[in-house]
Amino acid sequence: MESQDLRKAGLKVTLPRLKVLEILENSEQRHLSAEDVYKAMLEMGEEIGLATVYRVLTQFEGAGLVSRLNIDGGHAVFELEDGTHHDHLLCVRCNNIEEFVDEVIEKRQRAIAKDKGFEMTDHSLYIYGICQKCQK
Amino acid sequence: MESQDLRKAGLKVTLPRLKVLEILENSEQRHLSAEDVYKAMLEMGEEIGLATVYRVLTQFEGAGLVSRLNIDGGHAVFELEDGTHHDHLLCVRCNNIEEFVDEVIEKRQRAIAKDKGFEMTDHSLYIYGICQKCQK
DNA sequence: ATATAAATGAAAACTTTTCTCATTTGCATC
DNA sequence: GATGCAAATGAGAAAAGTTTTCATTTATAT
Ligand SMILES: [Mn+2]
Ligand SMILES: [Mn+2]
Ligand SMILES: [Zn+2]
Ligand SMILES: [Zn+2]
Repeated sequence: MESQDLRKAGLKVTLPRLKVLEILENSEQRHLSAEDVYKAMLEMGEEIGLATVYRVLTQFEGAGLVSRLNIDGGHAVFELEDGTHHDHLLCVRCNNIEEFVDEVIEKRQRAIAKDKGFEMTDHSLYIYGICQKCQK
Repeated sequence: MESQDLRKAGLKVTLPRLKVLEILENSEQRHLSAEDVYKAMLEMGEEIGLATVYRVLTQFEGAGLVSRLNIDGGHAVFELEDGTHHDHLLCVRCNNIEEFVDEVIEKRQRAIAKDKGFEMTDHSLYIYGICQKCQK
C-alpha cells in the first residue's frame, strides 16, 4: 500500500499517481522515460494523458520519490529513488543502463569543485559504451 | 587562413562556414550555442539562416573541428576542438563554464567500464555549482 | 564559361516537455 | 451519504531546440 508514500509527500492519492508508482515498481527496466510509463499505462488498459505522466513524474521528483536522468540528446528517464546516489553506464547499442558508485570519483569531483571555487550543487556522469551483450 | 581546415575536412569553402569558424575563434566565450553563433553573425552584419548554423556546426563536429556539449535541459553548446579531452564545471547562476582535466577520474572511468564489461566509447561529466563570482 | 554536385535560406516539421483551461476527482465537512 | 471546494486530470495548444524539405544559389572541376 503505497498510498502512504503519496500522503507523506503531501500529494493526494489519485489513480494516476498510484498507477505511475506501480509501473515504476514493477517494471523490468529500472529506468523509464515518460513515454515508457505512458505506454505501460495504456497496455494496462489505464486511461491517462501523457501530460499527467509528466506532471506526476515531476511531482514525484520534487517529493524525492523518483530521480530524473537527463540523457544525452534531451530526453529524460526516471527511476525510483533509493536514497543512495549512483551514476550510470549506458549502452549505445541497446540502451541498456547499468549503475555504479565510485567513491574515488565522487571525492575527486568535490576536490575539483573546491579547487575552482565552485560550490558544487550536483553533478552528472555518464559512461557510454557497448555493453557485454552487444559486443558479441 | 582557415580555408585549409575546411578543405582538409572535405568541406567546400563557403562564406557561412568561414564565418562560423571565425566567430568560434574570436568569441569571448569559448562555449557558444547555435543561437549565440547566429546572433553574432547578425551583429557582424552577415546574412545567414539559423538552420545553416546548425548544419555547419554539426558538420564541424563530424569533421572533428568542434565538439558539442549537451547541457542539462536540452540545449547544446559548441567549442573549437583543441585535441585534448576535458570535462566541464557549469555555474547554475550565470551559466559560466569552466574546464578541467582529471586523470584520476579518467582512469577510474575506464576501470569501471572494464569492470562492467563495457567497451567505453565516450563519457560525459558535468559538475554543476555556483561559481566563485556568483557566491558572494 | 559551363556543368553539376553541394550548400544555403525559409519555412515547415519534429521531439520532448510544459502550459492552459474546462471538467472531474479526492477528501474534508456536515 | 450528500455537499463544497481546492486540487488533479485530459486534451490540445504551445514552447524550445533542432532537423528536414525543397527550391534556389554557390563553389569548384572541366
Ligand atoms: Mn539509476
Ligand atoms: Mn570545453
Ligand atoms: Zn547493449
Ligand atoms: Zn556563476
